Amino acid sequence: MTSHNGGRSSEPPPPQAALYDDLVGVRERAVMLQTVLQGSPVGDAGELMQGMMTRLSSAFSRLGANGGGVVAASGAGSAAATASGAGRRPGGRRTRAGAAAGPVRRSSGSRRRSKSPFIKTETVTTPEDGQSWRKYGQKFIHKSTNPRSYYRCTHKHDQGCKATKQVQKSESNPSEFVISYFGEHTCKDPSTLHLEGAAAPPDHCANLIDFSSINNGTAATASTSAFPHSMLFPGISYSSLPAQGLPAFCEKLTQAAADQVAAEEGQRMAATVPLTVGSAPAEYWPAPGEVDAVDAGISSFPSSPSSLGFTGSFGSFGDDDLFGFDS
DNA sequence: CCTATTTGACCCTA
DNA sequence: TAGGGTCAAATAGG
Repeated sequence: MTSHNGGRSSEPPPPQAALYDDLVGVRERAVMLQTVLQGSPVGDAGELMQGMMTRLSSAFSRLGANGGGVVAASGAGSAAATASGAGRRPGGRRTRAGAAAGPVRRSSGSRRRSKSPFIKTETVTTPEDGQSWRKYGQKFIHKSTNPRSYYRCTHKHDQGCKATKQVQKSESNPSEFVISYFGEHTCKDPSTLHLEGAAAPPDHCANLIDFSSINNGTAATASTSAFPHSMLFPGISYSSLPAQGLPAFCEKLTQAAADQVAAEEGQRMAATVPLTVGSAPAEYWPAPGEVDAVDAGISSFPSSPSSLGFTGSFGSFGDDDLFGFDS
């Protein structure tokens, strides 16, 4: 892949970006501290760190475009699990073509990650998370005994998905992995959500509720097995959507989310849940004026029902901006 | 042949 | 300039 970033940016970073960078720094130190505290006899340390991380994630979400995104809770999956290089035998090349005769400089292309928004960091026992990742690099980080592996979404090139993650073995507990997620999945991965009997969702739709099967007179059944816990709202019947219409559905979804937050007793769900509804019959599309009434934070609507649909995501479930949406 | 991984080079940011 | 993130050639394996 050839980069065409046009070199480093000469414009000063906006204040929000600076704030974001500061938060990134805080988060990184918190992660290190979390690692240090692992195995500590101080029982509250873990909870304190968890609280810190959650608040940090919330702050990122509040930053909107710079920090908003989706949090996917970990689950069983089939992602590559070669955080320390296990698996294939070393394959690497000898020398880069042209390196011996002189470095082949690409025209000021940026090789550095273009600051994908931080999503979250979690410590798990397995690097697998059910998503489709492809490893693109591994490095030993300064003073770290374990290498850090870099993964990008498998659909980066075919769908332009910018999601990446970094996996590193815990310093204090080698049986655990510290995973940092950057960028939200914008790809349509069948493992994310599939609808039985439904037409294929739009390419740029990550989590889709497809109404096409409703049009055909068959019930839409959403497989939510791959959904993380934070994205499931008990009591929501997806198959009842046609009877409710979208505004009613959004209200119900909002209420269900509120109930879930209440059930978790103030635990800040640093998650932002992207919601995309596509292919809905025209009669179920809310009029622009209905957006506020729904109050589910739908951030954008299509010009016509035939286009993708409206998209939005639940922002941080904090004190003041409950269910605020960001695009 | 195709896809995934390895790994040194490249290059940006602090 | 050091550290770290990404690229892409080389390679392994299905």
